[in-house]
Amino acid sequence: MLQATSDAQYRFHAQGVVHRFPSPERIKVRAGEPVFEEGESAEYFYKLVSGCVRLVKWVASGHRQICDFYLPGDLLGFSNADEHEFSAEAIEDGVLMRYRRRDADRLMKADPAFACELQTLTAQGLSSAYAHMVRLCHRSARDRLSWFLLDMARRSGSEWFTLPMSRVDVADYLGLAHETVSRVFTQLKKHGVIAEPKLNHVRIVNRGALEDGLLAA
Amino acid sequence: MLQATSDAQYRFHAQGVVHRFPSPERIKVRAGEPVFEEGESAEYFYKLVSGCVRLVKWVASGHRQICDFYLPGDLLGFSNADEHEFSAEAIEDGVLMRYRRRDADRLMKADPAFACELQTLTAQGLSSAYAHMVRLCHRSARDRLSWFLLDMARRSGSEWFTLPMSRVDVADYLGLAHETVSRVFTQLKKHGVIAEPKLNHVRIVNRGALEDGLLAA
DNA sequence: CGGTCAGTTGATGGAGTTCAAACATTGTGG
DNA sequence: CCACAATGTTTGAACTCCATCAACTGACCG
Repeated sequence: MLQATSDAQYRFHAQGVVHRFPSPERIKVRAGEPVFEEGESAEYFYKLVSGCVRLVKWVASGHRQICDFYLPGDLLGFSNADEHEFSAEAIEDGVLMRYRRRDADRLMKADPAFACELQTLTAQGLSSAYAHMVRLCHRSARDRLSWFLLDMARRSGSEWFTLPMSRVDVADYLGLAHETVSRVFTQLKKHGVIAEPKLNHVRIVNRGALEDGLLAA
Repeated sequence: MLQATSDAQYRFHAQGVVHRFPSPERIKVRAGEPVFEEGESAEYFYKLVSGCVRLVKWVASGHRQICDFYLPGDLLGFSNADEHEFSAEAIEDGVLMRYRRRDADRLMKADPAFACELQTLTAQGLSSAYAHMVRLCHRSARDRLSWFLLDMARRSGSEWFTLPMSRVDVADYLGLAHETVSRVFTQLKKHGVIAEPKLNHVRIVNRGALEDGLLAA
């Protein structure tokens, strides 16, 4: 079965879809290296096995927008355009499985059910993207970070989790300055909303406080 | 052929797709009335014949986010979820064709090529949504309005066009206060970038000035 | 021990929100 | 036809949140 594992991008799990493809390759990436880059031919798509990857768009004036983070199990780079419109960069060392786009095309034509599932998945990604759009508008820095922490907890399936990405990455994802992210972190810790005994090792202490003002997220 | 007519949402034209469906119904809506509402069963989808429709999400604290505007020819309400996740409201009196979702499902299963096209369309919508996300972050009020005006010109196919929506609608679309939108409008008129002889009748005078700083949109 | 890089904290300024009031436009009913 | 209300637009003034600039800390590494 196809399965969406996050509300921030289209993804699916290995079972049921990806394993049907012939001859996937196992790829290693080092932290900071690109998986694919904007403008590159979209010949391949990938499933993340381990590590963490960010989906990046550079904007004029040198600003960087991170459109999504991928965790193990997530699918990335599946595009219908000929070229990738975003870059994907490894945040930590990681491993990916690499599949050929045209194998998916063939399967879609041969197997309508598969095509339907892929369509469903992409449509879910679309409404998730809208959801993130809504979140970035008219929400305070604290609300944005609250949502982010709750989402990371949900994705990792625990109130304890490790953030693989830096404060700067979080900032570029939420549309904030990294100083602001840092400030909100300290504020949340001071108020006993979260704990961070070791850097980037986060525990949600007062979930209710994070959920305040997020009714419509 | 399926065809995307805007970069802000997935759409397609009548020729080639929608006309294949059996027995569409012709629906009239009055200004301000909903076409469908959040939470409603997504039994139908629609093609706008005349008028203008906004796609709306309400957020806590009473704020409203407009995710997209639809113009004649655009498709709306095509969702893979069982329920609509957004509301669609008529801005002006208008006419829509209404189609049954399950007819599309049947066609997708029967005709893989159609499924592929629909998938392509949705994937385009996804990257457009990401693009809008990027636009809403780290861009000044003036840049956002500039982009909006250029997009409206592109969609209407002319440097002269009528805005069917109010300043408030534009503000909720761009993530700004309506006063700010109003201020930027006057600023653009003062500087001779646009002309607005009658309210909401806009002419782009200095396209270059609008395009400045939009390199990465 | 210097050097680099990520994170924190402080001070300052500015773009945009918010509150408020005037103005314009449209529609309604007497 | 006018008076009046309702709605949308413009403009002003004060404030606020966040970006920016800058300095400092701590960790890691040669």
